[in-house]
Amino acid sequence: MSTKGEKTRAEIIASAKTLFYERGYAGTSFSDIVDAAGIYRGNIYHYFKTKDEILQAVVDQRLDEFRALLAQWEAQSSQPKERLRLFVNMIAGRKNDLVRYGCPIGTLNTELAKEQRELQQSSKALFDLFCDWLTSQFAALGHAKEARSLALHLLCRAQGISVVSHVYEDAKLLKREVGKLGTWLDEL
Amino acid sequence: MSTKGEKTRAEIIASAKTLFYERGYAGTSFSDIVDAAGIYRGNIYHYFKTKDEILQAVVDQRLDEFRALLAQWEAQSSQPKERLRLFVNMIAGRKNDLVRYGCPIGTLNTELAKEQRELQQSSKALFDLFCDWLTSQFAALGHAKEARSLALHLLCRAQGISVVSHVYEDAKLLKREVGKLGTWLDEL
DNA sequence: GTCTATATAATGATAGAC
DNA sequence: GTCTATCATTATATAGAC
Repeated sequence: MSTKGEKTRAEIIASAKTLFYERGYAGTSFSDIVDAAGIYRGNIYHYFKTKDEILQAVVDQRLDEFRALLAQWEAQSSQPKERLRLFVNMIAGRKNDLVRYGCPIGTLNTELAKEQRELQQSSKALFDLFCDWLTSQFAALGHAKEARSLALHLLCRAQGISVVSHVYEDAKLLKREVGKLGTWLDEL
Repeated sequence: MSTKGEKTRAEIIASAKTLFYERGYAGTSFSDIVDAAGIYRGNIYHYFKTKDEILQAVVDQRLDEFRALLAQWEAQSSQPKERLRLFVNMIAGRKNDLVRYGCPIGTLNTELAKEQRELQQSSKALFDLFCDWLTSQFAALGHAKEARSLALHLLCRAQGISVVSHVYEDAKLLKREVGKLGTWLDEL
């Protein structure tokens, strides 16, 4: 667990994270990862026994990043509606990546849910993270009873925007739909 | 182009269609297809030179099926709002497959849009088919100016429902969200 | 912890006898 | 149009020298 080893490990995870997002999990090979990480072929097995283990490490890192983001939103405002707006605004803020590669959470889960339900279990945690947080915000807004239902509705809307604007590579469509989502939030 | 050859070809397409849907395009190999079709390994190349050609044939067949479905809806009602309701009802009607494998159009496009934009061009036609038809219905409903925007909004909503209920394998969520979509249509 | 060589299985794809 | 054998390539994965 020297400094050098930790750095190599971090580079593998960083490369895999990007590649899984840009090419998909099945579309990314060990060769792709070691090439991107700038390490030697067999070396990757010193850190990860299987491709699944790499995925787990990538998911864990994304979980950490998103937890930090949620903490930042909570620090930014104590108003639940304001916080929900930060979630909606994030979609527009990330429009370039969303339009090019889709939602990193949605596309990963969509791929893994097809025929690898065991593998998908870990990536589903990314959905749960946002779902739980959104549920808390809707509850704080006074919709305790239907908080989870509203959170899932918002996730559906966000995912739908990501899918269609990704398919059509259409940032204008994304912004228009995010606007409608903001209106829905206002009128709640 | 004998009867037997046509039958073999049809079996390849049918097997590939199911496998691409259930396992994804990258997740399906030639071996999988020939095994499912019950033909011999090399034989598939008599009908299709590449995997891409098989995908094209699968997409063409889906296009034919969906065109027939749209024609059926048009025959079923002359009221645009009734027709739009048939679209929304289709989601609930196909909930078992949607919850297990996602939307056959959305998941295919999501996968191919990642790093194979050329390949995705053909599968995008499936989206266009529905988008154009929905646009016509919204126009006939008196929303000529924003017909396309409404059609894309409906597609976003439908895709979002498919993604999230697929990820959570949750048919109840799907039905609840389809209900909300029906309300949106009513209040239009 | 790094690097080279290699094993083994699966991939997409072909050639040619029948 | 059917079937067998096989190719070249790539994949995941390992062993072992350094």
